[in-house]
Amino acid sequence: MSPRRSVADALGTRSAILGRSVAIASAEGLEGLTIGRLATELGMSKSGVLGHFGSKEALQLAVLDRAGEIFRTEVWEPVVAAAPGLVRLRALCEAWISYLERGVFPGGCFFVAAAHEFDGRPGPVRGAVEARFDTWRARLTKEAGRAVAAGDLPGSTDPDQLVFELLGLVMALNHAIQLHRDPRAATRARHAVRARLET
Amino acid sequence: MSPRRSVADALGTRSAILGRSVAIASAEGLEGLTIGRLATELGMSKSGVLGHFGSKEALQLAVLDRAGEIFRTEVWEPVVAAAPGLVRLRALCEAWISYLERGVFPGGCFFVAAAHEFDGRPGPVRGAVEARFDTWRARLTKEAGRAVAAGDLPGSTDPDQLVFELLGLVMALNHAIQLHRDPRAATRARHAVRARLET
DNA sequence: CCTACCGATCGGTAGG
DNA sequence: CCTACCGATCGGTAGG
Repeated sequence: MSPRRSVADALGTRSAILGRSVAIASAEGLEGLTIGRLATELGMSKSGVLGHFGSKEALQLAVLDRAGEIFRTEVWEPVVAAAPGLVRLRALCEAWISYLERGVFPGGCFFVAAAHEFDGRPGPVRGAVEARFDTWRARLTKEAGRAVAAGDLPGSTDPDQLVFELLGLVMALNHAIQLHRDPRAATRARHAVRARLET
Repeated sequence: MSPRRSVADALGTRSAILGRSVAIASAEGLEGLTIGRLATELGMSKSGVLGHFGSKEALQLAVLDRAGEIFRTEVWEPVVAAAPGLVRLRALCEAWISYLERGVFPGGCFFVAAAHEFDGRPGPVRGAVEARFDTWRARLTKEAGRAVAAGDLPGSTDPDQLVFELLGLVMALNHAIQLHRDPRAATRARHAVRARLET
């Protein structure tokens, strides 16, 4: 029972801070996430919270990383076993829709929300959000390209165009769930994805 | 030169406040719009600003109304002359895309941004945003239904499904412009709309 | 429309 | 990890 906290304790505290932060930021945004509120909800002092990150911006970047791990676990990992190309592209879309339908983040897609919050504010947070979208789009585009090369999608298909349209469908789904609480939206999204990806 | 401000003066001041408010809120959100900043930029006192609306929430609702007038002028009015049905639906989509391409609001679509900012915060502002989307979708759905009835779209077309997909394309465009500054996005959106609305 | 003010909260720091 | 504190800013009010 040393009065000093161990490295493991410190990592546990840091992880607990990030867990609460993701929940708060999902519902109220990365700016609505305040040090004081975090400290109160975690039973800590403000300086105790801030000491793990150094600044609010560094906390926001760490929260984006944590949210990215969750996205990877929920949407990417379940799909790596699927065959590259059209099969995997369809599986990715289904995992993506399911992630929104199940409400993995209570405020909807964490990154779509962050993109809207920060697209007009230059800085590291905006850059990190944009980089995550670039990475995600590149993964989808790669699978679309493989599907075209394999003859599973028409040879005239532009992978970038296709991914643009798929992203739109998912954004429409996110919007319908979060603003309108429309229970038919997931069915609509699946229907549209199926139509767009049929051979 | 009466020391008392006339009703016309007061309305002019109110209009000036709303003009600045729309510009600020478009870039930084309806919460980023603060009374103090507004007062500084307009060379007024905070209480002078607040006196026109009574509360920040009432100001936010008035700003949504003003933004709605701009949307109507830019997207709806240019199109009322078009023939009802498929012709008008296509014209609406083109006006909608053009509104984003021209950057009518510097922060992209005012209502998509407001939807993301308020979808997790119950209250009158959230309600006003949702009502605006309901109205806009109803207009699009009506034209889609007319197009189906006239035989200009396949009889199997579900107008609600179609409008869901069109909204997604516009949201993907908004996202590509605001986050990625992608100059090809408007072309992609037009291409997808054309493909979806061809007979 | 103004000045002057309220309590609350913000991110962050000093010092331990 | 804490207490105690900083200057700035928030929405809003009193009183004129």
